[in-house]
Amino acid sequence: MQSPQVLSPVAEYFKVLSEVSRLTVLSSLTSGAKNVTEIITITGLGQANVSKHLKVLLQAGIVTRTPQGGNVYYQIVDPIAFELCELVCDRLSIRINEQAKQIAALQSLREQSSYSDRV
Amino acid sequence: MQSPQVLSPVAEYFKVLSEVSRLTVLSSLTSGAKNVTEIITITGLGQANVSKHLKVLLQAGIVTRTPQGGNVYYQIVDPIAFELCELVCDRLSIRINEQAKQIAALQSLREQSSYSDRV
DNA sequence: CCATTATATTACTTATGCGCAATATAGTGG
DNA sequence: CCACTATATTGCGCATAAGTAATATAATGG
Repeated sequence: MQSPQVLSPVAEYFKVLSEVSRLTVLSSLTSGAKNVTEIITITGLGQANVSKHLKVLLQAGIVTRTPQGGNVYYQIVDPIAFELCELVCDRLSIRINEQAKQIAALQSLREQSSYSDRV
Repeated sequence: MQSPQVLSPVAEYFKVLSEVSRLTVLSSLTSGAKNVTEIITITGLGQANVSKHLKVLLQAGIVTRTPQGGNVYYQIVDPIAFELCELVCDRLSIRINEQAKQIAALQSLREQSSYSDRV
């Protein structure tokens, strides 16, 4: 078994990616570097909120911070974050499809039985 | 940008993996199926606590639950969870190595300057 | 059926973190 | 230097979740 010393930073990294707003901020950066005002506009989140999330992403080493004049540009630097999201997305969509199939199968069963009930 | 509707389940999945105790429970299952008592012994966590974490992992579709007599066995069923952990582990170890190099570089610089100070 | 062991659930305390409002700080143009 | 815009920080209320003790439920052996 892995020791908590090893698992703790892993858990921390996942925690960074476990908030919808933070993923939204991250998602707004997929098309390239943006300054804070742009991020606020795109995401519709509050200014202080966005600033906080960017700080967390920065400290996790997922984005870089580049002041340019009065603006500050943020950019995704850690591609693993997106690989992770895509992996999870794929897995979740597969699971949702399987659940949909199962529901469909159940419903066809129910229709069959009600049909036999009628006959 | 991805909509919150898409990002929400992704964030939820990451949240499941964002707790050290839960990762510890998961890690105790890498060597194969275990019952709750075994998991408690291996991890050293409290009984109610382990039970809760297993429920979360079960609902996330990461483990399966198999009652056998009076015992209940849990087993990892979603390999993606470990791929994710390994990805993060790799990335984190790389980053830690880089930081170690930077610190070493800084220290050698400092030693150089103090050397030149002395001369 | 009862005692015992295994597992799950509940109630509670506590800690963590989000979101917001207010405030502080930095940079720019006039 | 001042007003203005952009960004960061702080303090607070609120929700969520972890851990624990106590209790409930399930299965087994006697």
